[in-house]
Amino acid sequence: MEEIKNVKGTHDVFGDENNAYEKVESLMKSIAEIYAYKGVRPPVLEYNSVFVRGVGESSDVVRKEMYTFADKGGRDLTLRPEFTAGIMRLVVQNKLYATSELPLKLYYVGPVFRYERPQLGRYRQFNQFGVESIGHNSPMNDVEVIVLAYTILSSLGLENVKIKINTLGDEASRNAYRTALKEYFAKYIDNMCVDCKSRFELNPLRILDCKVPEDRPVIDGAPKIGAYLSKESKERFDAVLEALESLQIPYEIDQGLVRGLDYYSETVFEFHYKSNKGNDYGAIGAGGHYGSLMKELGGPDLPGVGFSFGIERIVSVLQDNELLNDVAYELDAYIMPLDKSLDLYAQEVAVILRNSGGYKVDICFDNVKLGNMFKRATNKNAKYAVIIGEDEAKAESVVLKDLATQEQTTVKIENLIDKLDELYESSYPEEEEK
RNA sequence: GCGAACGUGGUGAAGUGGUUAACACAUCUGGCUGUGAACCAGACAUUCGUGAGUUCGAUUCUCAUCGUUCGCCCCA
Repeated sequence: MEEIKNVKGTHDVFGDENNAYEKVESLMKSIAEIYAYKGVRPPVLEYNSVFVRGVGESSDVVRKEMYTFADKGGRDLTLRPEFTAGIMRLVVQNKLYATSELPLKLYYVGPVFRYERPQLGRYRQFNQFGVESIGHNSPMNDVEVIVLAYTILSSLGLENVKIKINTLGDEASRNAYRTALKEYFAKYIDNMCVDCKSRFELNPLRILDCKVPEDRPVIDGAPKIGAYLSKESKERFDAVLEALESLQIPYEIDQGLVRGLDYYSETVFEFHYKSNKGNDYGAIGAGGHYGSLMKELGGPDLPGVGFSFGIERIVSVLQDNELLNDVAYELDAYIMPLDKSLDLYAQEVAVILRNSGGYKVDICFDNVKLGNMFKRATNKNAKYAVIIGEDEAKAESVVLKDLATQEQTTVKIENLIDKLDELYESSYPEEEEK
């Protein structure tokens, strides 16, 4: 029989790692909400055209990385390779731009799919968290999403995040720059790598991203975007940089930063981080401003700005830096009935502790030796053991033992929650919320 | 899509063309009939990613395939 296993490039998340994902995602969400962003859940499946028109035909993501297929009704569908295009479709279709004040500020988290060669920190199904600020053209929106992203990374404990930033200018600037680049590269293109040759035809801007060392001298000598920016684009970019400076967000300008999704214009940025162990996960997050994406998808001509994080990469970096060590599941109490006949009583005690006390409680129904139960309690990171023997059951009481101090007392069940609350207060005063 | 390395239990790993595949950790059981350690005894890979070939015989050699990791490309 054929072995059943997971699909290449996918991975299972469970145990402490699942807790790490929960922790990271909930922190991201709560900070986004502090910045007045609201959650959205676009579908995983979209019509293929959403991404072809949204992300752009010349992007590698669309050209060779999408999971596209026909469903049984013959629809051309795609498993989303990113969120922004789908969210823009959601906004256009539901006319959210007309029903609420702009900018529309949305956050999302969920899986995306790209057919790529798996590597460290790179999966075919992975999770992204991100935000979009839509419909309002002030450069302050660009600043806000960068500050938000930076705040999230700092809150996770990542110091020295490197923010690379650039501007692609408005359409006029990019057209002028593209023409200049074509003119410049026309002289050299015959001697450049095959990828550059195709980029030359499709999107000359992307030649700047080329990593082939032989091509570098030519690329380094290419015209820079700065000289081709319109007055408006230049002012806009300066406004962003100025704001970042006064908010003390460190950045470095990288004029080679062009991004691989076609919808970007004006401000673009990436967040880079090397783990303390030296593993380079590349960009752990990236984003930018987009001018005509909504119009491209049939909506009004409104701009937007957003970023997204790769959750897997961030979790990996945090693990490398040992910033996720407090993530283990902890049990408040482990109930140990000493005999099968006491299982029901144990169940009743558990209901009291769980439903009335809100404590995290588990029960041992294996009736193994007491010593083994203690071992299991330790393995489950339980703080207290609740021992139930015949004597206790008769007296409607339990033995409550603090597993750390080894102190134990016999408590009537009507006093159990009060007693546990009291013990908790003295032993774990910092843990108020349960 | 291209180039390279690797693939032995739950985990970390040693090993060899030939009867029982080390060792350690973890787990479970008992010694200890109601208190966690330590110790002692025992259990735990019909099998070395999968398939085919060479061979009297392969976990070990060859090929293919799948997977992981690394570099390129691209990206989060």
